[in-house]
Amino acid sequence: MYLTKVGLKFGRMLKETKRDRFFSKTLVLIYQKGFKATTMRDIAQNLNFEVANVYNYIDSKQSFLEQSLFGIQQEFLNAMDAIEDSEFHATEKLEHLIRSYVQITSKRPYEQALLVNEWRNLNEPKLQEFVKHREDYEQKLEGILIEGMRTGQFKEMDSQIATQIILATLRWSYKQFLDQQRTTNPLAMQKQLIDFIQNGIVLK
Amino acid sequence: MYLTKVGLKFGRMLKETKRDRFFSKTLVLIYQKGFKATTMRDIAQNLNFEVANVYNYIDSKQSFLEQSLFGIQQEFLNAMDAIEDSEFHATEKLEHLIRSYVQITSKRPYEQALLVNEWRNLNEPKLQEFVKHREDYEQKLEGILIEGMRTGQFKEMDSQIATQIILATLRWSYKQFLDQQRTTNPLAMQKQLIDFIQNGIVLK
DNA sequence: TATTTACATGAACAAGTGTTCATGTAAATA
DNA sequence: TATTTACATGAACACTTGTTCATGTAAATA
Repeated sequence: MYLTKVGLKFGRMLKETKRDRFFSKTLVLIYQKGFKATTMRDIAQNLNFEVANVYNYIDSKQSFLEQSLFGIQQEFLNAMDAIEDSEFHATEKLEHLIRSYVQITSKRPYEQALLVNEWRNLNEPKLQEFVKHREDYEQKLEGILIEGMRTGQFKEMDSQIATQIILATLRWSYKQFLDQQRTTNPLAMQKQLIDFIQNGIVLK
Repeated sequence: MYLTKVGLKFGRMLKETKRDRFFSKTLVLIYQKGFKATTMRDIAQNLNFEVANVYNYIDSKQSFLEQSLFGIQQEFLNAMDAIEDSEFHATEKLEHLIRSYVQITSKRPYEQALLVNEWRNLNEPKLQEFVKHREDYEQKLEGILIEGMRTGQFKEMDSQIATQIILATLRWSYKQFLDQQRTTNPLAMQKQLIDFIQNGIVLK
């Protein structure tokens, strides 16, 4: 059994770091090697213990992937819903969306990397569920763009392509936070992305 | 021995399609399943023959990946060099680069997908070589952006981030050509990407 | 103090992996 | 016609894979 008791005394709560250590170190390892290429033995070695002990933390390799992916995906979905329910104009909605996207990414870059790179390693039926959620998200973004075009805030364009281009630029951003060479300020990153998506690179 | 005789009569040349069939069908399969997840037996089954026969076409699973990746990567590098050697202004250079990028992608979308998704499955020392080439490419693009900023064609921005954002939007484009739902015109795609990168989505 | 909990080990498993080998055949070439 | 070439097979290999089981121990809890 890998489940941690839910009711915890304060003393136990502090010691919970051992569990955290497992998840964070494994997340980094999978990011570096790729999910398929990371073996259970790799994971164990990375934490200086034997393979069998890995199963004291997780049920299976798949379940680790599922937990991580659905966890971070939900975070993005929640942010989207909050924005959708608001009374902002399309321009402001998009701006908020970019901000929340970068915010989440900067806080959990390794999980975001997993989301971008490893989702196809999910097995059915979880894979289908994941894709459905993603399509939900994309559709809502497209809705914002369409609204913006209708109200004359955005130029006329193929809304599907525009959606995908915007997402491509947002999804890339985790790399900036994982690049040890330079520490990127999330706020500066938000500004850059908003300006690029809104106005492009040409000087007027 | 998997090597095909180089000197070919006309009659043989037409039959060369069997070899082509192997490469194109395998490329599609790997795109669909992922490189690591595609076994040699999957490849064989996909072509209705036995595993051992795969080795009449390629030396190893790795060599297939190497051939495919370095082949398409060289295509992009050549296009970049042609543009770099030209006498265009930065704006025109960037425009040409986007056009050539989309052009190559539309012609060979499965190889482009491989380039984007599977390069990390290369083994050393090929991996290092690949990354070096990619960095070359990125640096040349950054050079164009810097030149454009210096000459007042592009706005002042973090050139590294701008480079990565532009590449993120370009790399995404293969999906549009692999999406069976709609047949995308490469010229229309070029136009959309150029407009987005230059001017963003906001109506002025 | 007794017992549950978290963390750990080593051995074994069944299945799957890339690759090799010896061998075969029909068609193209010399 | 003789021979090379392209395409094919089935069995076997050495190794790696995720996972399970029986077992142990030190610390936290009851």
